[in-house]
Formats: sequence, C-alpha cells, structure tokens
Amino acid sequence: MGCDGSPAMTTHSEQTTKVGRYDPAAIEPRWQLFWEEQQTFRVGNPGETGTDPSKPKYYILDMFPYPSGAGLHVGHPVGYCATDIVARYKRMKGFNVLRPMGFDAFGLPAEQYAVETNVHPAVTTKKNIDIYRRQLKTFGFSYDWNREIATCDPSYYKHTQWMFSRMFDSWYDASCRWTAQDGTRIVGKARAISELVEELEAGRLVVDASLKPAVPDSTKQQRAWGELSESERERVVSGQRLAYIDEIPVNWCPALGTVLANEEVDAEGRSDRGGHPVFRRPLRQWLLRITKYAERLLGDLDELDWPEAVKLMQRNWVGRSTGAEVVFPLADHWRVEGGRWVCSDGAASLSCDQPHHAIKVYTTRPDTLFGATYVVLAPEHELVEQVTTDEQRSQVDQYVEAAQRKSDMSRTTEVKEKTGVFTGAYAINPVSAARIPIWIADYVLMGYGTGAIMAVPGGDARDFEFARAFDLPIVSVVKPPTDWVEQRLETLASGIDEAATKGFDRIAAEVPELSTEIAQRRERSTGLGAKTLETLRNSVGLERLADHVVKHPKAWGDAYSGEGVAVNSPAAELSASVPGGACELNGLSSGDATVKIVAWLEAAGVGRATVNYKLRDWLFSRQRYWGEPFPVLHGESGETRLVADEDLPVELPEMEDFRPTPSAETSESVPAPPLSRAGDWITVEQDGQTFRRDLNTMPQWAGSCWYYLRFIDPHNADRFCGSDAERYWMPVDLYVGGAEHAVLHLLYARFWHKVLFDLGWVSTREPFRKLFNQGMIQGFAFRDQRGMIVGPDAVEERGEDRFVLKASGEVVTRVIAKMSKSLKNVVSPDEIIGRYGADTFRMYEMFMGPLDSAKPWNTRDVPGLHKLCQRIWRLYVDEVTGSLSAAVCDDPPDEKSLRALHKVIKRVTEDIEAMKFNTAIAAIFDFVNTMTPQSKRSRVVLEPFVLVMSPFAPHLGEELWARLGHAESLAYEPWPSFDPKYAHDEEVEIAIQINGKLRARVMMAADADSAATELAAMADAKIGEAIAGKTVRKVIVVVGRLVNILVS
RNA sequence: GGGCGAGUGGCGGAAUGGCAGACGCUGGGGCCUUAAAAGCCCCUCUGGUGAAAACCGGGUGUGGGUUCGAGUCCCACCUUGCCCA
Repeated sequence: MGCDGSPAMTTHSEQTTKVGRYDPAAIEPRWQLFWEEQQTFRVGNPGETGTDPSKPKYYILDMFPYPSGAGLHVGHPVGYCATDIVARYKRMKGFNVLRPMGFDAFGLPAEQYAVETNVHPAVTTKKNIDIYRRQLKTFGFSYDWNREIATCDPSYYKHTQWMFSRMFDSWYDASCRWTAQDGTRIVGKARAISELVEELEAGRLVVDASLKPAVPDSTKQQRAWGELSESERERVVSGQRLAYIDEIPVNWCPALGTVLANEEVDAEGRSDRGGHPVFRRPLRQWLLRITKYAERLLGDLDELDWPEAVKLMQRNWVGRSTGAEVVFPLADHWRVEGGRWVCSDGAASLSCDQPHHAIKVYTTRPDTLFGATYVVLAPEHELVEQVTTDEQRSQVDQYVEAAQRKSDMSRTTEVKEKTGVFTGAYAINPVSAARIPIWIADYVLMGYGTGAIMAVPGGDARDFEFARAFDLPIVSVVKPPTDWVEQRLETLASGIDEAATKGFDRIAAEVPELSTEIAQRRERSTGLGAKTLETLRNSVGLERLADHVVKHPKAWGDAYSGEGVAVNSPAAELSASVPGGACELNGLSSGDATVKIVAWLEAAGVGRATVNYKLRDWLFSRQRYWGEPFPVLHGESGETRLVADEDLPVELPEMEDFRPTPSAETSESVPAPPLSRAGDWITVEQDGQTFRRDLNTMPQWAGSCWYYLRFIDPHNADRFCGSDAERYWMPVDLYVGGAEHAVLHLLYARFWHKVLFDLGWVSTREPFRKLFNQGMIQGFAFRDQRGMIVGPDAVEERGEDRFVLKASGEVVTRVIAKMSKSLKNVVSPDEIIGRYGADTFRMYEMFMGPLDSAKPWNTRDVPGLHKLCQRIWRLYVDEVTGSLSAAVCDDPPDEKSLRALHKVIKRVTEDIEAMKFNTAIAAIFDFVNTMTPQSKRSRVVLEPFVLVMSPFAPHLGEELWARLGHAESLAYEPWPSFDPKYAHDEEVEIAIQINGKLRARVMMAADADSAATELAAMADAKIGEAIAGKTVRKVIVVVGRLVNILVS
C-alpha cells in the first residue's frame, strides 16, 4: 500500500542493525490489511445481525471530496484525521459509530478536464476516485468502506432525480400549522400538489387575480376553481410547484455555452473561467423555491451547535428585512379628485396587490417616505419601456443595453461613479402628492425587492450620491443625533471632502462670526481645520448644527441614514390634496413614525408592511453534460410531465461529443446544451404523444444535498434510505469540513432536508447537529524586494531564517501563502507517509495548531512527531531484540507513573471532547517524557496508555496492543477512565505576590485549602521580610495557584 | 463602506481573569562512538548584577480603562484574514 517503494524508508531500514526498530513501512500496511479482512470498522444498521441497537449512535461525517486529477494534498486530510480520532474514541466509548466516505463526482471541473484531454468524464472520474480511495486508505482512516458512494452513479442519482420529482410534485402551504414528529409546532409545510387541487376543488382555497391560491375573502376580487379554464388551472398549479421553470435574468456566457452563478462572474462582467463576456439576459431555467423556507432556515439556526460565524453568514445570506411596499402612481395616468385617486382609463382603485399604471417599491424605511424625491427603476424593469418619453428613448435604450453587460457585483459597487438616465416620466409620491421624476439606474437590481426603489437622498448614502451627481433635490426627514454631527464635522475638518466643504458657505452665511475664517479656508481648499471646528462646536452648538443638516443636507456631504426624530413631514398643508388625509410624523422617533405611516399606507390602500429577503430562488439548471439529467418530459403543446418514478433513473446518455456548444458571443445567442445532440435519447413516445426530454442538467450542489442520507443505507434499491435506519442514525452528530461551504452547500442541504421532512421522508428538521470548520493548511512562499511572491523552489536558505533568490542572490522574506500549483509549494501526503508513515503524518497534522485555524505546513517539523512515535515504541519494545522491553513488568506502578497515566487519560479525554487535538498530543508528549527515564514500566500503566494514544496513531496502537499479548483489535476496547485523585501532581507551586508583584514561591500539597495556603505564604521567610513594618490590608488566596498580599 | 475573527520568542503554538511562553521545531552545549547516523541529557523571550547558584527589571500589535491582579474583559487606533457590498 502507500508505503511501498519508498527509497528513503527502505534505505533507512537496511542501515539499521537493530531489528526491533519502529518501522511504519512494515506495520502500517499490515494493520490496514487486517482491518479490511476483519471488517473491523463495518457497522450494521439496526436489525442487522451483530448490531446492537440499544447502544447509543454517533454519526460522524466528513465533507466528501470532489476527486480532482491532482490527487490529495496535505490540506485535504486535516479534517479526516480529526474525525477519525473522534470516531475511534467514540467506538471505544461504546457508541455505534457511522463513519462513511464517498465522492462528489458530478460537476464542471471533471467536464472541463475531459474537454481538455478528450477523455470521457466518466472515465476520468472513475480513475480519480480510484486514486483518492487508494490515498485515503494509506492514512488508516476507520471508514466503513462498504458504504462508499459516488454521486455520478446511476443507482445514486436515481434518488436525486426522485427527490427532484417530489419537489416538482409539491407546493408550499405557508399558512399550514402542524405538529412535527418531534413535537415541534411549525408554520408552513410542503404538501403534495394533489392536496392543493383538492383544496381548490373543495373551495377551501380560491385564486386571486394573479392566479395565486388564497383563502376566500369576499372583499377581494377572487375566482373559484370551477370558473377557471384548463390552461388557467395549469398555471395556478405550476405557479406553486417547489421546482418550477421561469424566465429570469441569468448570467449567460455564450462562449462557455452555459449560465453561470453570480459568484462565477467577476467584477468586470467576465467569466471566472476563461474571461469570456457574460450577458445578463432572461432565460427559461429551473428554479427551486427555497425562498419559501427563508423563515424556517433562519429560525432553526438557533438550535444548531454551529460556529457563530457560519450562522451569521447564513442569516446575512437569507437577509431578512422588514419594511413596506408602497405604490407610486404614474403622473400621466392618475390624479387626485375629490380626495380619491382617479385613473385616466377609469380602472379600478390604486392598490398594492395589482399596481396598475403605478410603480411598486420596497423600502426598509417607510418613515422616510416624505423624503422620497425621485423614483429609480432597475434597467430591466417592465415599466421602463412603457414610461419612457420619446425624447429620452434613445438614451434610455442605450443605458439598458449597457447595463445588461454588467454583473450584479460591479453594478452595486460603491466606488464606481453613479450612473443613470432620466426616463422623462413622473410619478406621484402617495403621501405628499409631490410630482417626482422617474429615473433608471443600474445600482437598482431587478432581483431584490420589487426592482424599483423610492430614492430618499436625505437618508441613504447611495441615493445621496446619485442625487448629487444628477442635481436632484435632497430633503432631510430625520434629524441626526449630535454625535453624528460631531463625527461628520471632524471628517470635514480634515478636508477629505472638498465638494462638501464648499457647502459650508451656507454655514458661513448663518454664522457671521465665522464667515471670514471659512472663506479663507475655502480659498486654500484645506478643509475647515481644527480651530474652526472647535468654534463651530462651542459657539454655534451641535444642536443648532443638527438643524442645519436638516436644512442644508448637501452642505454636509453625506446622508444621515440612522434613526432619529422625524422632521419635514409637511402634512398639514397637504391634507386636502392627498387621499387618505394628513400623516403627521414630525417629532416622532423613527420606530413610531414607521408604525404610524405603515398603518396610514394600509388604510389608504397604497402600501403595506412587508417582510423581504435577499435570498433568491435557487437557479437549478445548467447547460452542461456531466450532471444529473432532469426527470422531466416536455410535450408538443408545452405541457411538462415527470418521468414515472418506476422509470428512474433517467440515465445520462453516452455521448462522443459532450462539449458545450460555444455560440457567437452576442447577447442574442441561445443556449444549446450538450444533451441537445444526444440523438434518440431526446425523444420519448408516451400515451401516443411525442415528448422531448429536458436537456438541462442539475448543478453540482444537487448530489451533495442528501449524500449523508444515502450513507445510512447505501445499497437500498427501493428507497434512498430505509426509514428505520434513518430514524436510528439521523441527525449527523458531527460534520467537519471547510468554511468555503458555510453558505451555499449548507443552506441548500438544509433546504432540501426540510422539504423531505415536510413530506414525511426524514425524521429530523435539521440534518447536521454540530458543525466544525477546519482551517486551511497553507504553504510557505517568499516575497522579493519588489513585493512579488515566489515559490520555495526559486529560493535557498543561507543561515538561520535568511533566504535568498537562487538566481540573483537577492534577499527575500518568508511569507505564508496558499498552497498552489503555481507557487510549487504543494506538499503531497504520499511523500510524507512514504518517508515517515501515516501515524507520524496524522500526529503532525493534529499537532500543528487548533483545528479551526489556518496554519502553514512546515515539513521541517514533521520529524519531531516521528520521534514521538519512536519514543512510544521504545517504551514497549527492545530495539535490539525486537521483543518486549525488559523494563516492561507486571509490578504495581509507582506513584509517579500512576499520576502520569491518569493525567494523560484526563487531558486526552477532555481534549478530544473539545476537539483540541494539538493539546491532547502535548499531553502524550508529557507522558512519554515522564516514562522514558523509568527503568521499570508497569503494564498497569502501559496498557491503558496504548488505548489512549491509539486514536491518534492507530497502527502503532494496534501493533503495541498485539505485542502486549492481545489477540483482538483494540478498536472496541473500553476507553480508560481516570481517577481524579491521581490526575494531578501531589504538590503544586504556589506563587506569592505582594501588591501584585511576584515575591516568592512555595510548594504546597495540591489539596491544601485556603487557610493553609495563606498560613504557608505568611510563614515564608522572604515574605516576612518584605511585609515587616507594613500593614496587611487584604490577602487574596486562589487555591492551588497563588496568594496576593496587599500591604501599605 | 459594513459585519465577523485574529495579532504572544527565531518558527508552529500553550495559558477556567491568577507565576506568560506548556508541548514541539530550530539553534547551542554535552554524553555515547574510531567517526558518522541514531539515541539520550542540559540550555535557548529580553536587559542588568554575578565566578556560579541566584537576584533585580522589562515584555503578549499601539494608546487608554476596569480589577488586588489583564495575553484574556471594555473603549479607540494600527495591521491582517474571511464574509457581504
């Protein structure tokens, strides 16, 4: 296995004359073979013979790898080493441990590689998996390899397709209140589509004007199921499916022939891979309705034992905000007559449900509505076409086209100049009846809120910038608190913002005592200066300056976007002209003003309180070959039907040419997925009709959304997983993987799991109870004088920590960088294992530092851990004879050894529980340091120690255990327990301080109480000398630590 | 720009508010050896006094604060990493 053919090890063994030396190259393959032949780590499901279902279970999961062509580097196995320690520990603690491994095998990299080498992805993927499996086995991980899976296997993706079918066949009943199996009460539930039809047929649900199901309400325009045509009924149902097709703006890359996720597009609007142009254009795509689960994805985070940082990232990703939708009627269509809104085409009243000749905006700050001085539409907004006037048309069209070429990323970046175009049209502010211009600008995104905003330049930084750039009016509606004014003054005083400093002319006009000073400063463009600032603060006062902000916001160079006291709601004068009457906000806090105006908006029918999410529905289709085909058929007249469950899987067709079709690089080109060339595969005859298969494939995330369920019952041909086994093993008790999956994979998997939960297929609300992110293993690199980073192969070491370029002799400094092919600083585990063995490798990776922090690989440190293995070996084995060391005896242990043993058991046990493997190994070092000089070493101490160190160095553990005379593997030996009485030193050193300064030390019995400690401290000769003639005010005693005597 | 985290010897790192630098690496010295390798033992934050044992002082990115006591808690700043813009 992994250690064969290593020249270093072979030479090494030949050189030594000692036959009994520690030789991992000999013992590691032997134990790996033993474990495999004995099926040591096979674990059965409840009901299988040999499985005791009364034992507690522990499901420990690694994020399964994507098998790339490069093989593993030393960063991959860090997490696996850690979970292996926990798994071995838990087995010895009496748990049934489920510890599987598999491969995330569908996806773009395999396909890209296949395209480059012209080898079919199925072939390369299989080869890569073989490499990975072989490598993984050389580490001695205790996986149950009988449960291995690969997501690209038809027997696996059969169930991925089946789950997709369940989503297609389900709708989300947001108002359903139900009690889950585990007793929790939940609002909202995925239910079968057939139940939706039943509800509609029975009249418990009707549909509203937009064909959405609703509870019957006589005050609203609604229609019953019976009144709908066949095609309308179809639209009602398809509008509710959890998996649905919609035309949405996506990142379409013609050169790559596929759509790209937002994170695959760079700030310049080019593809991450290849740098090809990417176009924003609407395309028909599969989407999963993850937004319906936003509230539950947020709420259920609270109970998870996950890193707070990951929870926070997920919360931010979901991005819940509360605010209001508000309708702004178009000025050309609506007018106020007799205190009511009247539309020129005589249409129904202005409403939020059905904005008719009106713009619906979403705002988180409805209390600032009086400050809305213009409206901005996203360039893609459907009203742009309708409202644009002829004079503005060509400018608007040009702008819309340019915006299509930009990614969301570059559009919202604040460093860029704000751009936008006036449409020529006007809207009416529904609270003030003010006529305000309608603009389009690309800083407004179609995907967020309603694709339109009310701009409040007095209360939002981006709107403020925009208003300043295009000279639009700015009205302050919230008076800033004085500390904001003060902070703002300091910024201005330093002269950072010259444009704003000019605005201080107005301050000068109002504060005569400063006019000369300010004028001079202006001429010199130096900013206000500290002295002027001081005068403003003292003689004018922050309160008066805050009023000045309200009057002249432009002068201050920034908007105040926080909360404060509402001002400038000119309700009284306007009450006659606004339908709904006056809404006086002046003097209210932002919170109170929000409550009041939302109530007013709802009463007037022009707005309502709304919860909004940043989370978008999940774009689920790719125009690629190497992925799961959709189990969907399209009929000639546009109907969509599922492939019957019994006909699954829909296998990916064998294809000679699986490349995406690059089309002309224009925004008009149409995606042609590789499957469109799959010949006969495409068409299906069914019920006398011809259907076309869906030609998209699923994204890489699909297979990884539920692999933890398949591990539970991987050979089940009928179901993705048997329910008894699922109930026994779920949830995953510990999930370890990289932080790069903090949002997408973990959010998608949670969503997927919740759908299965709602439909009754799984028993837990959440899949992963505890999550742990391992840190990245970095490599060394060097920075030259110009700041360029070069790899270690271009550098040589001259003396201690002094490095020079081989080529020029230029001195370079060592830095920490990512391991990367380009820097040639990638270390292969094969190399390290070949030289030192797997146990040394595992020990080193765990000793490097805390599991969750990033740390640099330093091969120089590895021999230290190899030495530890050798030293452990020599505690037991005589190197010369190869038999048990003469020091090993059956006598009872001396107290020192006994204490060392109980200490190491305590520390290792507690550290494994806390995932602090580096300090656990430090404890093992301490034990070995204590035991090495002992001439007699009792089995009473040596046997438990083998068990305690075995999770870290399992091959060494098994070998020593066997040499101590045990016939069975130690994998299921009970974990040693410690006696607290012995788990510490007998005597401890107590520090004695006087007024916090260390003055003396004294040895005390470890269990000495407070009074005895104080007495001993006061009795110390040096202390007596030091406090002679002084008054002892107080004595603080920390038992077992120190005494602090306060004197004066 | 906003949010979150991290800054400790030559290096990786340790330290429930209680003797900073455990443990390991590197470096130095010694033992063993004809020699080397391997192994074992000792020293290794820093300034001062001392022949030595030892003793005195400084020290955890910077500046403040809380406390009998701060690497640890609070505030501001600097640097850096990640996430979101």
